[in-house]
Amino acid sequence: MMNRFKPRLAVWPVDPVLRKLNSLAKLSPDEEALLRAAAEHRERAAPGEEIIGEGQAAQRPRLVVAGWAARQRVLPDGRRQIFSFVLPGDVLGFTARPATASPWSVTALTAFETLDGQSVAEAVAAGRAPGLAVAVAAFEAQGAQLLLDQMVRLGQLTAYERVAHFFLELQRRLQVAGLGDSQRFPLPLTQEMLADALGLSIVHVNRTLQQLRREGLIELRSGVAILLRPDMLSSISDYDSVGAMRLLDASQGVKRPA
Amino acid sequence: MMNRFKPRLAVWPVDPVLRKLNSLAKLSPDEEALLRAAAEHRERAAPGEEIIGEGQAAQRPRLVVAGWAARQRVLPDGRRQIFSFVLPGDVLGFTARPATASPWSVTALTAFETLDGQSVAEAVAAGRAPGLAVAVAAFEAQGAQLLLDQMVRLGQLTAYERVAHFFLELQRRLQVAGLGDSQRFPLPLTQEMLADALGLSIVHVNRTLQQLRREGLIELRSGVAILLRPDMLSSISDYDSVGAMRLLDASQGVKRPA
DNA sequence: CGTTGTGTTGAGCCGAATCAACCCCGGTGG
DNA sequence: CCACCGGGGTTGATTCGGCTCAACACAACG
Repeated sequence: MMNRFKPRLAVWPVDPVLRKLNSLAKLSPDEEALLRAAAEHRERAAPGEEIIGEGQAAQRPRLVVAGWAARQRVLPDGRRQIFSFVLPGDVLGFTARPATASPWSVTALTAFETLDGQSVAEAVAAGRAPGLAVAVAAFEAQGAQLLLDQMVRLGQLTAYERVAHFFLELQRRLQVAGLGDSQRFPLPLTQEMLADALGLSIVHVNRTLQQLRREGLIELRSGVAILLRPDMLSSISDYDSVGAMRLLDASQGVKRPA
Repeated sequence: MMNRFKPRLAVWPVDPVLRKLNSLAKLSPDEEALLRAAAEHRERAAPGEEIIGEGQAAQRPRLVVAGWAARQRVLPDGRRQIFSFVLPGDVLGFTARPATASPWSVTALTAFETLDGQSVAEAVAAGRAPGLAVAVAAFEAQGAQLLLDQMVRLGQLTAYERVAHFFLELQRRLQVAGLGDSQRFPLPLTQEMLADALGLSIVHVNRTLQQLRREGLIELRSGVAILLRPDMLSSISDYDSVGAMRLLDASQGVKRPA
């Protein structure tokens, strides 16, 4: 509400990260400044570029400021499972152990942009940024929850329910990062990517989306998704009853009353 | 090799934990003694009993010494997804943050027995048990890998592949804990539990098992599974090519050369 | 003994995959 | 300017993996 109408200074690039982390724990002015300072070293990746390889040791920590990426695994015969999407506002490589091998590869799906998070990670490790430490820990916990939700989608939900559930999750995650509102959000995914995430064929994703549109529940136009009836989607997929929803809403709870 | 032939004193109850953790990092005699000392306070749970509730705060740390449990989530309409199985040798509740809510419930599937891990956890936290600290961390990493494998099973593998892949995983996990050998292992699961874990109907699990038996790949008798052709199962499910296999084998690698 | 839980089997159906076109659109280059 | 792509989306026809429903066998147990 406050600054959506005034993208004045071309907006700070760190904005999504700032919003996201602030929704997880109150950050001090110092901590916010620390994040803003990170805006120095940018790094870009092109669509299809592998940002972190599977089995590779932990990378330098990063703050995602623009673009989407996928955490995924590709089978020898070409099938691929996308475990989760990396969105603006997310952080990468902040979990301590530097020696551990990544259990998945992270691949850019669109033009992708990150900031160096080294200084931030050091401040957190040194105990100089307690708010950030809490936020990062909460972020990790939320990520774990989202993975379990994804598992429930794959194992128990029908195609129709899966898409509904997934769209609600995206809407909420993106809104927290300051992208999109309670109904509308950017969706730069092809149907193939959706298929690989939801464990469905491209054709069937297409037909399921059509059904949702036909029924007036969603609208898709040029990279933007609109949830016309979030309530319906929610009841279709039982979204509010289980899983990471609680965390995402708790996040908003922290943010809103301010 | 050393003590398998001499289950002399009715075997230490901590044995599975000892083996499992030792496979992840070399434990010092002190550390092993610490684990053995934990054998004091036992705790039992009956089948169906909920050991940790979803959303509940972290529990007292425990060492699992006997029985199976499931990490799961139940949907409002009764569908349930089992994320993973808790086996003897596993540890529960060792991850630091005491305030975090559990993202799943843990429910005993069989008679289930744990030891109090409080003293162990404290020693680890205080830095007095570096070997254990490494082992526990590795255990967590492996658990995360197993979750991703499960996700790939649900999202990409056929029923036939899922069962083959899953059986191989169980065989390896149990062997590390000293239960079963390279072909044979205890399998106290009903077909319903298998179905809920693998995202299949009971009937179809039944038929898939029959197919595997008919083809001479497995044998199931009174709570014991026998993998007659592990090699075939492996090629069916592409098991060795991806995922937690590497970790499980690495584990055995650490243990064997000793 | 009935009862209950687990496994097994058959029949039929349906959700989703596959195969195969075809359209549209934004390049790109002649 | 147009012809030619290639990627993404859409559609129909068909197949098939897996589900549902329903019955039955069997063992464990009170």
